[in-house]
Amino acid sequence: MAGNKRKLLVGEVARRAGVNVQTVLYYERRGIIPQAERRTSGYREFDPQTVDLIGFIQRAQELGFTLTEITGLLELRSSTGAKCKEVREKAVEKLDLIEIKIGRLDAMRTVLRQLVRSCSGRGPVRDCPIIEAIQQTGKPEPELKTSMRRKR
Amino acid sequence: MAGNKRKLLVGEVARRAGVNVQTVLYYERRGIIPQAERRTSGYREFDPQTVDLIGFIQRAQELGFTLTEITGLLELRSSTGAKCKEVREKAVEKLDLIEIKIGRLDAMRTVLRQLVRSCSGRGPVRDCPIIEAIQQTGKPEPELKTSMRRKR
DNA sequence: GGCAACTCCATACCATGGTATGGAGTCGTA
DNA sequence: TACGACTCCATACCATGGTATGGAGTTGCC
Repeated sequence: MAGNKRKLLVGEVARRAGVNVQTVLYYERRGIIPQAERRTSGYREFDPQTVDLIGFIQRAQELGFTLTEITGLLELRSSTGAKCKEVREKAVEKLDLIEIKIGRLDAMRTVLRQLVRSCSGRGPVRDCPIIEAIQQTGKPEPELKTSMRRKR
Repeated sequence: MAGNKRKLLVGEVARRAGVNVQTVLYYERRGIIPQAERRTSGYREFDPQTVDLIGFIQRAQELGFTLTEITGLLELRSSTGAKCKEVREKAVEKLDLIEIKIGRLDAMRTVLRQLVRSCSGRGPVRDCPIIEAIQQTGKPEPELKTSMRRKR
């Protein structure tokens, strides 16, 4: 009833995922999507769920995760059983990251909602302190800060 | 009681914001922070809130906003009165973006929490479908998709 | 069995968001 | 007034995440 979908060539994967061929190859090279099987000719055969994987990658990027971080997120997915402890630790770590991001976005949302409300007709908008509202959400956060900046 | 803080030279701004001097100058050049006043010597004099502004920029970047988008967010802040309608529209637009991001992060969080819970001792982790859980949060979203990718 | 469309791989190039270099001028304090 | 620390500006360079180019081989369909 499931599991026997046909394999896809790189062009088809790219087309379905809405990215271009080179991007798919780039992801494969980076190891962020699994290595495709090969025909004897060398042609790659991806399995169809690669398309969804690429969709996930794109959305995660929009949320400010780097490809390296996304790789980490994806590794959590299939590592099972034995390494349970490690997986758990990694997951907790990612979870913290996500909580922080949500917190900050939520603060932005609050401010923007106020702005929208105050703008909606009655009275002039006074100075709208987006920045001040966001400030308190991000002080002691070396974790996140460094996660996005490389150090050499 | 407030309002008469002294101006800061670029190095001091950089030090306080935890970025380097070139970055501050880069932001000024890009127009993401306001142009500093100048001494007759040419030395820049920033006002102290620039430091907070840079903090905001950094946090917004971690949330996946580009500098261009951040500029847009910041423009909402001080445009008052007359242009109320436009400001409102922009704000609503940004708000939608933020809602989408929150939704997606929330989906990730849910999955990760499950993972953490199931990992915590009892039973083996089965395959953890991060991707599937995230999929539904991002289908018809050309807005977000294009907002992060350039087209030429 | 020929042709368009696709794939291979290597290499080069691109945009964003910085970061470094370096020669020349400025500042403040001893 | 001399010194170190800072600033100026221009220009070059860097990492990430792609994108493009191009010559050579593969596929599938008429």
